[in-house]
Amino acid sequence: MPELPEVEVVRRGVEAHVVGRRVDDVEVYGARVTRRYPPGPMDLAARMRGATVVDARRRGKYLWLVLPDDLALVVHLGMSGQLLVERHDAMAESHLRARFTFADGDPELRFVDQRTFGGILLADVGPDGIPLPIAHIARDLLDPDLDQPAVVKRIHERSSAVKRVLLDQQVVSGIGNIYADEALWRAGIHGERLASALTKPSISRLLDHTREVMTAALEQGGTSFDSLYVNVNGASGYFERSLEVYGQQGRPCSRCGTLIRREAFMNRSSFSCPRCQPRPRRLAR
DNA sequence: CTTTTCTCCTGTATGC
DNA sequence: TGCATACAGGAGAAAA
Repeated sequence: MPELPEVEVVRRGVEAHVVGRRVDDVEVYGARVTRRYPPGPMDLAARMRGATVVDARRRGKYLWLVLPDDLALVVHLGMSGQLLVERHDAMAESHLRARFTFADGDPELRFVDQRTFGGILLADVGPDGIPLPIAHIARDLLDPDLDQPAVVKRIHERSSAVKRVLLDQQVVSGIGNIYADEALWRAGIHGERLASALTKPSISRLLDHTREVMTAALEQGGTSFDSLYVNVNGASGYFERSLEVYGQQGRPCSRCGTLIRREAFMNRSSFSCPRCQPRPRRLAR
């Protein structure tokens, strides 16, 4: 599942293969992929024709292509979205949702999404450089302008499970289920501990661990695109072998040997070490 | 206002 | 073998 490191790998691929090129046409397949863009696919295509891609940017799990006139094509990969750079005559994927062709010919850019939890939309960019529809998304842990003490304070003020807060993109963005579990294991904190019951230094260390695990994943995922394929399989690809807890139930913890457990949380799964990350006595949900 | 639950989607794995 | 069910989970709407 694409979280910050995977989306950053995609952004770099788009930056390398698409920035500086002029859009020739856009074809959208099905209505769902543009559901967050009420004017619809015809309008989106019309506004993009002839526009030169100026930049490829990212915040959290969102990425966007900067277009002239303070316009941006915002892309979210959702659960299963991919941006692929391919020859025009390459066979259409069964879940091809949008195709962007360029005035200089091959390659083209495709948005492919099996479950269509992801989507694309056009939006104006605000004075801060962020597309208006995602202005509510908080800075992520790789953002040099992130005010970490302020984030620590916000987390400390929340009366909810700390993992739930980590996953809240309006507090700090880019963290999904995989890296939340990995970071909590590194920090030795059970995700159901009450955020407000943690000390501020321990919350700050947890954020440091999160940043470190994402950086490590990015370094491994960053090697996997070199041709025309913009990889979004970081979670199931190179970094998978480095996962300490996510999906590792029944295997020994690399620190203490206790078997990793799997628990239900927020209608999902959480993975942790029973010894390194003891459950709190009073549950925070 | 804050916090939690529900919903969207489809390929894959599992159970009877 | 076949059918039903569970599961993966990001994000926003809706509910509490």
